[in-house]
Amino acid sequence: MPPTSVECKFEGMNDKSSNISKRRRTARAKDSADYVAKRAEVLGAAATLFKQQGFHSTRLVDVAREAGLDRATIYYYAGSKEELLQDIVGGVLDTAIAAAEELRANDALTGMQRLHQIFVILMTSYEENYPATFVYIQEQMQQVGVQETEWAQLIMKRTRLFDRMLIDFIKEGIEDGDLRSDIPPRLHENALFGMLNWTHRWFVPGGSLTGRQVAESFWSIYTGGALTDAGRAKALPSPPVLSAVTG
Amino acid sequence: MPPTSVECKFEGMNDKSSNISKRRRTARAKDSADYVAKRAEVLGAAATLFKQQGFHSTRLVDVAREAGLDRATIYYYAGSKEELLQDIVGGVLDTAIAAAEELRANDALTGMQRLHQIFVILMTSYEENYPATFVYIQEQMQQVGVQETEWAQLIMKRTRLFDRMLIDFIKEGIEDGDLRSDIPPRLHENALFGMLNWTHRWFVPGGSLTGRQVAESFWSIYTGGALTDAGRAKALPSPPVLSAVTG
DNA sequence: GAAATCGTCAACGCCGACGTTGACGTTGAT
DNA sequence: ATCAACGTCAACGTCGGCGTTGACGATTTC
Repeated sequence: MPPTSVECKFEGMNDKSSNISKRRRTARAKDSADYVAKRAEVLGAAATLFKQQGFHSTRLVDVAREAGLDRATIYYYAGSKEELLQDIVGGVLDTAIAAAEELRANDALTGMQRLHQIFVILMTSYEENYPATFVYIQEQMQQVGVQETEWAQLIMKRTRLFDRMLIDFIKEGIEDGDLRSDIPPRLHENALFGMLNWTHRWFVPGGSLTGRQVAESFWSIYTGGALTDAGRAKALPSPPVLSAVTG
Repeated sequence: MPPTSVECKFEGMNDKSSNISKRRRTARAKDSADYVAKRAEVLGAAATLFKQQGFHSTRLVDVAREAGLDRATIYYYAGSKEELLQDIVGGVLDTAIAAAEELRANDALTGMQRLHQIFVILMTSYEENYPATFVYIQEQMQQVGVQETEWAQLIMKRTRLFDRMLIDFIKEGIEDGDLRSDIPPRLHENALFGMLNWTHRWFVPGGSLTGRQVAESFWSIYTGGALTDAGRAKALPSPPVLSAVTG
């Protein structure tokens, strides 16, 4: 209420409706197919631009143009720029966590199988939910700046939870004797998921490679290495790099 | 000049000095040790915050507080927020390119050796120039948003140049029979340098690992894989993932 | 010891972006 | 035909951050 609205002129006399927030809420309440569809369009436009230009650099007027609307109309579908972001990346984490939890609960799987599964699932989900997930990765939710808000706190907490599950898979792999123990779990994680997350800088769905192909290629590099047999024969016996550090 | 300055009242009568730009320029001209030192402090403060919060989320008033100055004083050392960014990340790329060019010029080296060298050099340089280089990585210079400016264009061009050199090293490795040819050069690059660049999200100098240790660990994973001999024995003979794609 | 210069900062103007208002056609139900 | 709800948008108020001004001690210079 910019002009402070004088608190009310004659009590309840000024419920002339209007007020975009109310109209949005009522529209959202009876979620008609049209409304949800159009809302999804707006979210899609926002996601595309957030991905291209970053959240802070993106102006709502750009989102409006991308969606073929006036900027004011955006507010019929979303309450604020922040809400757009939250709705875009919301659920992304939850899906990932749910997948990891399912894998963890499956007793038939080894740590390596769980790790492989979650790796491929993540990459294909990046592809399917493009560009939403990449916005999540790009916008460093765990960092200061967006932070402060209760929502950001939750995201950070969930991120740490997911992180811990990945580390556990890796530790299993090490304990099973499958993964090298001369490399700390954190480094395993950051190597493997670094490759994966960096895809937000170059991967475009519909290109020459599918998400699954990328994931399997990376996995095969991570597990078996990028060298050929000939290349491996040439290489010196790699020295124990981390002799001084035992994770 | 916000009040358009009336173009000049009585021609040259109003050179009462003042004008922070002029004072900055003269100060910079005679670069005293004090001035450069203090300027470096300001740049350092800015770099720290840009790294923590991102360029757009960082307010100059925060930079001022971090440097123990008033916001206005910033302008005695830098002309704008953009200039801070440019001075922070400027040279980062040039250093990397110079290193790569030197390696390329050295005829005694194989593609693999060049790749290994540049990989380690980059990581140690990330560490030494912390947090400047990480700001460069974080701020997606090649993307729209910061773009438009001539400076951004140059950065993009130089980035592509560097990129091409890396790809060439990798192609050499493949042609020499050292690197697997069933994986396209782009994927080799994105896997290896994805691991590397992702360090901007977690690596902190002075922690339990040096940059060199991280680099060598990642290199050993990239080349030899993360599996133990036992783990490798267990694994099925990995199917040719990219049978349909020959780069 | 006067004058210029240095580093600093309170205060200001300005602009761009956000979120809101209030009203305008349009559509569908009665 | 009427009326309400719907989707839309021109226009506005507000706020926050950037860049500038002009002046004030402190330090150097002559």
